[in-house]
Order: sequence, then structure tokens, then C-alpha cells
Amino acid sequence: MITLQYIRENKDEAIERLAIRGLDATETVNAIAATDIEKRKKQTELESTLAEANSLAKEIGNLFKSGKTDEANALKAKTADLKEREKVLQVEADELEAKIYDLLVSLPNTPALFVPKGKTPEENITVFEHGEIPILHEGAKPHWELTTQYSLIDFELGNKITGAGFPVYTGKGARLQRALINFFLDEAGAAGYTEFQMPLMVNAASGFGTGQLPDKEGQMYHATVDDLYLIPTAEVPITNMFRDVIVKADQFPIMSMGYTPCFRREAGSYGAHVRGLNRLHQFDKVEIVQIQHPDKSYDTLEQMKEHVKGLLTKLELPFRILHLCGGDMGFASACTYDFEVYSTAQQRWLECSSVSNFETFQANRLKLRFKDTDGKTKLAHTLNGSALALPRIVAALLENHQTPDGIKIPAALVPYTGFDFIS
RNA sequence: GGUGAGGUGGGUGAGAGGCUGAAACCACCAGUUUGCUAAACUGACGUACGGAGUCAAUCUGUACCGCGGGUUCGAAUCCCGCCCUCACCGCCA
Repeated sequence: MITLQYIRENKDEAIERLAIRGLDATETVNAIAATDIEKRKKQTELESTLAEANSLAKEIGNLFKSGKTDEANALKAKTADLKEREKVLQVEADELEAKIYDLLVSLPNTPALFVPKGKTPEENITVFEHGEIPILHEGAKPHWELTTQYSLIDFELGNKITGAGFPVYTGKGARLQRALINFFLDEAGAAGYTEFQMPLMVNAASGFGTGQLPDKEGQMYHATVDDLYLIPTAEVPITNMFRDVIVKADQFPIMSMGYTPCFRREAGSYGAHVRGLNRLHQFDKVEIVQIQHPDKSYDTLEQMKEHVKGLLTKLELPFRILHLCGGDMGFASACTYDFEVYSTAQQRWLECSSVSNFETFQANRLKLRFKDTDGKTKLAHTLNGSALALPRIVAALLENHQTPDGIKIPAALVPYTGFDFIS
């Protein structure tokens, strides 16, 4: 969530930046600022009352000790009135604070000023394109036919065991999964990220820390008996390692990554766009996360973008990078680049990675801070990106690299698969 | 699942109604000494939110000893509820 301090000091800029999302936040921002002034006044009043009560209590203690019981009892009577006032002021101050909090959490992150204005996906800007869209042979097939033809994925079997969206990978299909995971992990490792194997379930505090709770509760599988949530992405456990942590400025950048399965309920999805591997309830992903000094976080965002570019290039897939417009960005992001790989047989772009800078939005909830060189404690910036999510990469690999005789495996992947062709 | 013990600052750990925002030790930071390192010595050393301020330095108030409530003039300390951790037993990859 946006920090109160930011709104206090940069009211107009906050409104300007939120407008990039197509959101007129004037009223909310002004209400926050006004309530803040009111709350501080109330707090001052409450605290001076408490101070009075504290010094009175001290006095009473001293009187009792020196045997002046009568005087002590006389003072005791005075405290009753203070207690009354305390209670009322406390309630009022709490209410004001709750109001500020509710308003603050209702606001999405302020986009960076250079984020394109816009409300719809059509207003996203393509900032980079790479690779030729292949011309496929006559009778080229979409991936959901290829996976069946070459016995790579058994969707029906997954249906039987669990349900739709939980495919079973078989034989070379399973091996391809493992190969991609290892390839992505090795690439991230070489780029300087430390690998983690994280729990696949998290508690509510972690869900809150990265912003899945309370708003997106319905998107996660919830194990109610133990009140744990299946992670929708490794971002949740990895980022939450740093919840309530104060790091030192010289530790930046903190680069973490990990492979996990991801679980998403995807309530409300339907139709052809969820066919095959396009949208699943369980899928594999390698996630990269960085924690960085505010001054350097946008350089880091570029660096992460380059990393993902490298992966797609090595996999010989045609892709493009979109700079998301304000209105198409996630709630918590200040700047997001989406990577889309081209699915030739489906003739459409599939999102396969999303790299974002959250600035202090997540750190504020997480209480993830650092001690700056000036000795002050400040909120750090968090960034993350998929590097990469498997299903749509598999879809694109199969479709784009298909030949009449089978599927070619890109050279970079062959050491991991152990085969260079699927037939 | 059963039984027991326990949650105090970055860490270890004392405190058992007022003298405690909290001893001591360790770590960290600054300084002195030293050819370097080490050692020794000295000092500083929690977080959040307010107020004052030449908005920097600094001074000052409040809250915080797992979380929430209660008793009391006064709670880390007493009472109630909850959460978590550890140990042992049982079961088990």
C-alpha cells in the first residue's frame, strides 16, 4: 500500500501518478490528508492525557511509599476522570486511523511517471520485438494436439485424478518440464540469484504481506483446516522471507530465486483461451525477486528485463515486450513489462512473464526496510518477475518448433532434455 | 494425536506490581592505542507514531517484553482467551 508519508508530502504528485491508471483519486487523496491532520490532533490530545495519568500514577506511588496514604487516595480520585477521557480519545483516534488505513489500502500503487497513460490493454506499448514468426508447414497443429500426438501431456488423466487444469506430464513431456526448470534455474544462478526451495503453503500473514490477502483471497486455494494457502507464485514465500526485516544498505541488491509449482483457482476463466496449456490451476515457474535501494530499482528492472530476454532468445522463440499502460498494470505495481511469446498455431500472443517494480508498495506492508548510509531507516524497493512460467513456453516451443516429422528442441535446452527431437 | 516446557532488544539471557525501555554478556557501529591484523580500553547502540525545532542537529511525549482482552492509581511482572516454538512419546516419507 502507498505510504501515508508519501501522500502527506506529495499529494499532487500522488494524484497525478494515479491518473496514469485512469483513476481520479483526488477525493480519496484529499480525504486521507484531511483525516491525517485530524488524527494527529487527536493523538496529541490523547497522549498528553496519558502523560498526565502517568505522572499522576508515579506521584501516587511515591506518596504511598512515604506513608502519605491520605494524599495518595485523594489523587486516586482524580485519575478516574482521566481514564474516562482516555477511553473516549482512544476510540476516536482509532477510528480516524482505521479510516485512513481503509482509504490507503483502497488505492493501487502510483505508476512511475514514465508509465504510458491508458486504461485498456490496447494502450500498452510494444517496446521490443525479437525473432521471426515461423512459417509452419501445412497441417501444423496447436499444442493441445501435439501433446496428445507425441504423448507428452495427458489432460484427461489429470481430469480423472484431480480435475481440469491439472495436467499429467508423461515421458518426454515430463522430462521437458524438468529440463526447462533446470535451465531456468541455472540461468538465474549464473545471473547472480541465490536459489531457494520454499514452502508451497503460506500462512495468512504472508498472504497479506505480498498483497494476495485480503483482496485476492478467492484466487488462492485455501486449506481451511490449518488455515494455510497454496502459493499462487513463489513471489509470496520468497518475498516474505524479508517481512519485518531491516537490511543493511550494503546488502543490496538482494537477489533471490526459486522454482515452485504455482496454484491458482482462476475463478471466472472460461472459453478457448483456457484450452490446453493456456491457463492451468497448477503450473511450474521459476521466479526471480530482487530487493534494491530506491535509487537503483529502475536499473534493476532493466537488468531483470534483460535476463528474461536472454531466456526467450536462447529458446529461439519469437517474443515481444510490452510496457503496460497504467490501467493494465497490477494493483501493486509501479511499472510492469509483460513478455509475450507468439503462439504460431493459435496465432496469438501468450503472456509468459511479467517483470515489475513495486517500489515501496509491498515493502510498506511487509515492513521491509533498510538502514541507509545517512543512518535513517527507509522502505526498500521490491521487484520480481517470472523467469519463466512453463506452460505457455511449452506451448510455444511445441507449436513454433514443430515439423511434419516431430518437434525440434532448441540447442540450449538439449543438454537438459537429453534429446534434441520429439517424434 | 498425547504429555511437558517456553515465547523479553540483532543474539544469549536476567527481571516476578512503581526505582525497568528493560541488568549482564555477545554481536554491530564510532573512537583511542597499534607497523598490519588481533587484543585491550572508551563511548554510542531498539522500533513505531506524535509534538517542538534555524525542519538539520537536537529536545520532548506516547506505545511496544508472542497476540488480544481484563484487574490496578500504576503491569514485562497478576488473571482470562488465542497463536506460535521447542522437547519427549506415538504414527510416518
